[in-house]
Parts: sequence; C-alpha cells; structure tokens
Amino acid sequence: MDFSGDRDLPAIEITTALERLTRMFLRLAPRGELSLTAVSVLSLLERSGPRRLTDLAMGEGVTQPAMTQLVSRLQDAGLAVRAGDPDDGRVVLVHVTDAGRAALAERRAARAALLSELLSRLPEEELDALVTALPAIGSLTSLMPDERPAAGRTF
Amino acid sequence: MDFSGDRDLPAIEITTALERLTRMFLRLAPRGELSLTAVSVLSLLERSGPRRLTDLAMGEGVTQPAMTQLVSRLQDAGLAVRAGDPDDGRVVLVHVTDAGRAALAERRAARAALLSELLSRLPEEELDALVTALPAIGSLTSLMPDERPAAGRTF
DNA sequence: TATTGTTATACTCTATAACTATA
DNA sequence: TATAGTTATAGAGTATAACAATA
Repeated sequence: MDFSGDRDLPAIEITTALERLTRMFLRLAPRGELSLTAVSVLSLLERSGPRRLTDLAMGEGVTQPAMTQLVSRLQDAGLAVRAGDPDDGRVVLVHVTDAGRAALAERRAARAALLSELLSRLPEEELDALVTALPAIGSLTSLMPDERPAAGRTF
Repeated sequence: MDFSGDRDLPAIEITTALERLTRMFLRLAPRGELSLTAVSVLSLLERSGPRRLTDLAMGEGVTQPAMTQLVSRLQDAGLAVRAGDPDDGRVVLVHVTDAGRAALAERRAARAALLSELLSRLPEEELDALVTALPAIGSLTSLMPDERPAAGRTF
C-alpha cells in the first residue's frame, strides 16, 4: 500500500479501526479500582516524574477541580502523594508512590495476559504487522498536544 | 522483528501502547452529545443490523438496565428506535435511524480530520506501518468475545 | 491582580435490586 | 418458573462556579 500521493486518505479507516480498538481495550479487563484517567495520570507520573496539579489537568484534558479530586483519591489509595514546591507556595507537586508503580504493573500484567490470549489467535503476519506498527502508535500518542482544554465531559 | 518463536512476548509492549493510544483517542475530539458506549452501540447496529436489547448489553459489557437507559437516550435523541419482535412479545429490537447513521458519520469525520493532522506529521514508514496493521486491528477487535459480563463500572 | 489549588453543587452514566410482562 | 425488559435508588467521576491562599 502506498499512500505517499494522498496521505490523508486512510484517516476515516484508521478512525473507525481505532474506535473499535479503543472499545475493545476498555473492555479487555475489569478496570478494578482505577479509572482510566487515574491510570493515565499514574503512567504519566511514572514516565516523566512529579508534575504540578495544573499540568496533570491540562495533560489529561480534565478540569482542575476534577484533577484535585482524582489526586485526592489516588492519595487516599496510597498510589500518589502531594508535595509542596519550595519555590512557589501555591504549587502542588504530585508524585507516584511505589505502591502506585506496583498497581500499574499489576494492571498491565493482567491486561497483557488477556491480550496475549487474543494475540495468540492472530495469524502470524497480522501479529507482525501489529508489532511493526508499535513505533507509529508511540509517535502518534506523543504528537497529541497536551494543551487541549477539557471539552464537555471527557467520558 | 520475528516473534514466531515466542508469540506472547510483545503483550506488555502492546498493552502499554494501547493504553496510551486509547487515552489519546478518547481525547482526540470532544465527545459531543454521545458517550463512548452510545457510539459503540450505534456502530454495532450500523454494522450488523437490529439487535435485541440484551444482546447489546452483553456486547457492550454493560448491564441490562444501563442499556435500557442508553437506548432510551438514543431514542429521545432520534438516533435509534425500539421495535417489538413479532415472534416474542418480550423482546425489544433496537434499530439505528438515518439520523443515527448521520451522527456517526459526522463524528467520524470530525475525528478523522483531527487525526489526519497528526497522521500527516508521522514519518512515511510509520504511516505505512499503521495502515498495514489495520487488518490486524480489525481481527483483534473481532476476537473480543461478546459474552464478557459487566465487571464493575465499565468506565 | 493573577495564579494555584480547593470546596460546593449539579449532571451524566453506571450498578444492584425490585418489579412488570410475556413465554 | 424462566426470560426480556423497565423502574428505583445509589455511587463514581466529571463540570461549572465560588472561594482561599500565595505570588
């Protein structure tokens, strides 16, 4: 397949595929205790270290009050902690805890186990195609701007 | 990359990638009036024709009452309609309306437009890899069993 | 005054339990 | 009795608006 002439062509197909993929993934495993946003926040903290509450809200596309409450829930669950910023008394820096990292790993392992079962039923070449597409998926998610404001309920 | 020897190997990597992809896609566009489940139901009805309410609930991994309410909302919005089954007076068959199809198309177009912008910034080979992986994504979503019961809130 | 974060309140969507109607 | 669907009620997570504290 060569889309070099019209690179926008497959957008609808990719959108439809991603819609179904998203739904499948959400249903792949019971969410357990953590909301999707909670997992996303913990993942971000794990990837990039402590973050300000406002940054987290922007990054996740939720409002500041929603993030305040989410961080409170995470803190109550022992998965994250608030720490002050010595340079600016208004700022709250959120850190992921070891328990938070462990919860993430456990959740990923559970999902991976279920996903493995599905992957094992894919034809060889389709599995290869999926693996080959992983860098593209990584790039795509990195391209998502962090500044998108919350628009309506995020889900 | 050759995983023929140990096909389960990339499950964690794929899980992590899908976690981020899911979050990105959810944030790609304001959801507008439709919840993710609503879109999924309409898509299923569009793909496979009228369905019983119970089937929809099972297929989406939500409870029957949740589906009753969702279908009521869709009906109020003119996007779906309830019809009885002549063969069994207890059964409700849900149909997508033309307005429902239009809403789906509009939503997909909006997302595709935003996605196009991101896709256009991918290197040529990554875009190709994504397109090549589309059949695999389709297979994967088809492999998802419909019988998975609701486990906790679905999101 | 502007910025950071929290509190108060309302809304959407979901779950469990109890119920109605048909088979 | 069993099955299909609805109604009643409660809980999680989010938004907007109003507020407190720091810069």
